[in-house]
Amino acid sequence: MGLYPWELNFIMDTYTSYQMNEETWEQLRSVTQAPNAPAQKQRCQANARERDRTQNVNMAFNTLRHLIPTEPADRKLSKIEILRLAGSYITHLDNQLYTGDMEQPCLKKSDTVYKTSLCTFCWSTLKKKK
DNA sequence: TAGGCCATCTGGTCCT
DNA sequence: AGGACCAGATGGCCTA
Repeated sequence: MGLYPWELNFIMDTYTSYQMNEETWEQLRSVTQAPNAPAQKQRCQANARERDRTQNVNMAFNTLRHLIPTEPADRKLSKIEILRLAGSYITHLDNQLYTGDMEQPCLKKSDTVYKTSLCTFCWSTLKKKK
């Protein structure tokens, strides 16, 4: 296994927080030369782009997360929970907009269709009022 | 300790 | 050709 300078730079960019000492860097530099350079360079660049893209997705998730009211407000939500709750919250707001009554709890259809139940967000609002 | 969640790497596909 | 997007694989961390 060998490392090229750009790979070394990449490692330095990514892992500077690990506080590697000079000796460790010298060991890394000593293995710097490997075959198939262009392909490896392209792969490293693609990996970096993918990391950026993933970070962008995470930023979007964070933005969306802050729009969803929870109790407590800073409750940790997984990505799938964020998506599901966001959908529920949109439905909740849509119901309130439709009825025009912000005080009136909205109802959601349950799985069985025949039954209706209190919407999650109305439920938490009612709990807070008690 | 198992299961859930996540970040990262990787290769494939599609688009410009 | 190069970049964006996506899904699968993998390994680490955390919690019940």
